[in-house]
Amino acid sequence: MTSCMIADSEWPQFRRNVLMGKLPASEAEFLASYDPKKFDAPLATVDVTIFTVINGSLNVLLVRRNEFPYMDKWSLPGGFIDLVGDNDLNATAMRKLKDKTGVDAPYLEQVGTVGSKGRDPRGWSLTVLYFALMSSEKVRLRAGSGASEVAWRPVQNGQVEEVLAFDHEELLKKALERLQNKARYTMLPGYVLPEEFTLTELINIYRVLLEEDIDNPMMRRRLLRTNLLEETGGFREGDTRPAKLYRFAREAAQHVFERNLEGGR
Amino acid sequence: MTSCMIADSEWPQFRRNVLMGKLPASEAEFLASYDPKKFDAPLATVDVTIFTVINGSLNVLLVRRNEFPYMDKWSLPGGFIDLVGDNDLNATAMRKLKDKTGVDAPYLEQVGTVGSKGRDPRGWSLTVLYFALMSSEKVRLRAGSGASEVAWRPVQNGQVEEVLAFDHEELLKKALERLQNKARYTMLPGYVLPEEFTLTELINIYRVLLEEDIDNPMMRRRLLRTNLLEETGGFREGDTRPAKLYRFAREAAQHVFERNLEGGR
DNA sequence: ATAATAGTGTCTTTAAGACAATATTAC
DNA sequence: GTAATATTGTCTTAAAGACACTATTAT
Repeated sequence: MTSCMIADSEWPQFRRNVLMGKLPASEAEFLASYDPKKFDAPLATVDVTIFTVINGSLNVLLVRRNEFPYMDKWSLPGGFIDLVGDNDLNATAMRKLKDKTGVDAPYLEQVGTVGSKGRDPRGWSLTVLYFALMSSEKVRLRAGSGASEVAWRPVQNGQVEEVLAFDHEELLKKALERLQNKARYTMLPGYVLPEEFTLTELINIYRVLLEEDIDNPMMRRRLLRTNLLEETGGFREGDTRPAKLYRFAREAAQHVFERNLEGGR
Repeated sequence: MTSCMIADSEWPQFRRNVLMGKLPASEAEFLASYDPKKFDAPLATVDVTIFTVINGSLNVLLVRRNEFPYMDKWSLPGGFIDLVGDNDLNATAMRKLKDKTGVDAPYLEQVGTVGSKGRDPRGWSLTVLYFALMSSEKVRLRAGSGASEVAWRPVQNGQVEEVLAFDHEELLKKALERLQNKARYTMLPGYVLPEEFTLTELINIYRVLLEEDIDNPMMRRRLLRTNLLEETGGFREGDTRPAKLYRFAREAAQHVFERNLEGGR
């Protein structure tokens, strides 16, 4: 038992200490002699799938890499954690987001983490995937570091036209799947709209995301029943009957409907 | 622009190469000279919250650490990714699970990733959190590497009695929250039962998890309507009327009810 | 027969879904 | 007025929830 107590992969630093006869006696001593860089740690990155709707179709923010590997290929914005500047993972995600768009997103959520031996040619790597929702209105795209170009690209059937670096096509699918699932029982889709919007605009986002027709009266009642939409007092004027403008109450993103939209499932 | 193209934190290895005048010309050349260990990468671990029900109460598997830091403290089973042996994150989670219990779990799901500067005294660290569900029946607990003791511990109000290492109390809460949420619209709770079970046993798990009374007739219909429970033909005999035994169909874990249990929300 | 648990029947309520009808604007 | 979109009304359906009732076993 004792001989296999420390597995090879588990604590290289500890093992090294043991082999050198330097078994630390206290936690303080252990930490003082501990060097995190000697660990066999995977590469760790954060990637952000930023969605918006432009002219009634779903778009995602892509950047063109200007570094190896996958130089000149398009990818989701993302990169390494800044061990000095980033206090936690969310900070990394928000930094990446702001770096490319110049603004904060009204909604940001962690999707999950993908890690494997083969997903990055440099070695074992994992990436913590986020998705963000924002209106494309005030955004001024900036290439920032690591990218030569930034652009919104339309998403169709869970894909963009471009071939993406790494496993980012898979990541995009995962993020979209999460968003589509949540569209069935939350108000998240609204966060791709500017702060003020009409009910029809909001319902149209659901139509785009779920790729199915949605009954306007039903959806209107479903949304209003939550009491998380407040009238701004303003109207959207057009060639036809003006529509009331609404905004979300603060807790709207947390709301969970008791019943899912059934739709085409 | 060019001067701030490569942020300090982003590509130390690349920066080093640039400073040394070794700008690689091709991806192959770049990869050949690439040394992942020179990266400033966070510590990366995988932790698994393994739930079961023993004598009608929710239990979680804990291990007592026999290594620094937090030596002798209880914690969730987990540890470093084996860059050689583990092909992906799920493999690490399954390995940790099997290492302590000797069996595979009928259900394993990634909850999310927590990472920050301060959660580990050794430095910036992130952990990918999983939760697993299993029957405690056939399990033979084994301390395995890194632990001096392994034991099931009852969970009450989202807590165990023991003080846990690192931020594992928080991780336990996160995993439990996910499980409780899913109990409202999935059949996952059943995966803490042995392969064959009665409907009343299954409903009782929901009661334990959701900490509220659940109408037996309602729940029975809700479960049976899915057609994902098949009768085994056997009966559980007791002092009273025998109960039919059921097992899950293969896809039962994926099933999502259109409507949530409302309960005490 | 009684106790105890397994299992069925029935009624109410709520929200989704379908679709008809009305309201308000520009022209 | 018409066209177009916003908004309201009404009916159906399905499942949750509540609770009364029946069924089957051991004693």
